[in-house]
Amino acid sequence: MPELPEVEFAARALRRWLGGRRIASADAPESRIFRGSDRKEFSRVLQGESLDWIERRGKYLLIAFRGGAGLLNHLGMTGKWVRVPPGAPLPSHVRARLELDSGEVVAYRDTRLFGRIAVHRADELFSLPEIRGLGPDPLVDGVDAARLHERLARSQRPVKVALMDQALLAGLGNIQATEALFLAGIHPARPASSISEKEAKELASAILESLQHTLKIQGEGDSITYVEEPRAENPFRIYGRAGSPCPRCGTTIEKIELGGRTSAFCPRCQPR
DNA sequence: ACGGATGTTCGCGC
DNA sequence: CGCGCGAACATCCG
Repeated sequence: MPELPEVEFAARALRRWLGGRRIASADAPESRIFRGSDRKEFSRVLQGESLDWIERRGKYLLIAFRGGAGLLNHLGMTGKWVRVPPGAPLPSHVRARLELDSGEVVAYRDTRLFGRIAVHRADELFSLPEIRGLGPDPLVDGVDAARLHERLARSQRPVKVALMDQALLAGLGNIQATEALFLAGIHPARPASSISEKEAKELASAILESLQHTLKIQGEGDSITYVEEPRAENPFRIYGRAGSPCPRCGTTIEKIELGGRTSAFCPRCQPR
């Protein structure tokens, strides 16, 4: 699920859920999400801990505890933090859980196991190669149009593939890149190097607009608390809407595959 | 019923 | 080095 907006919501939810609470116990079954780390260490260092701070950089969560331990967490494709009331049954595919002094359980679910949790020292989280390798975070650093243009100019890849490069800009995935290109009126298959300075400027605004739009529509309610949510309808403008009319001009939305991912675009609003 | 697609990332080979 | 592809995995849809 998670691109920048979902990860931002996970950060906010975890701040609320863990803030001012003590972790009575932590545990996790053996699973791939601890690759490069140790699930037993996870349980050991979190026992009795309380939250110090949580930050998001791109699609990564950095979680620091007062005792000095830290977690680096990536939600992969299907990772999600959920809160389970005291006594309520745990959902399926829980890969790590924190039992709070209140009896609530804060759990990390991840059906496809593409996510990751790694234990580090809190004071080294920002120095990890995963974080140092990220480009600017649109919400934290803003999107500098000139810098974006310069980076795009160096790449022969389709502009949509370049936008999903986390070293170029941190946090965009298939949905946000698709939506931003639509808003900017740029065809996703255009070579990144063909984007003009003016287009880069429009793209920079479109990226922020798309992220903020998504944050706004997904921000209502406490939907991250675990409940069986009814399948919501597609809230995006053109992502996943191939075959439907363009919301702006009515032309039928098309799709193409770029970098192994499906991209929807309006052939009229986003000409080659 | 089964093949194909799914919001991500990494590593390999050219 | 830049780029493309397949793999890691489970579920859902047509």
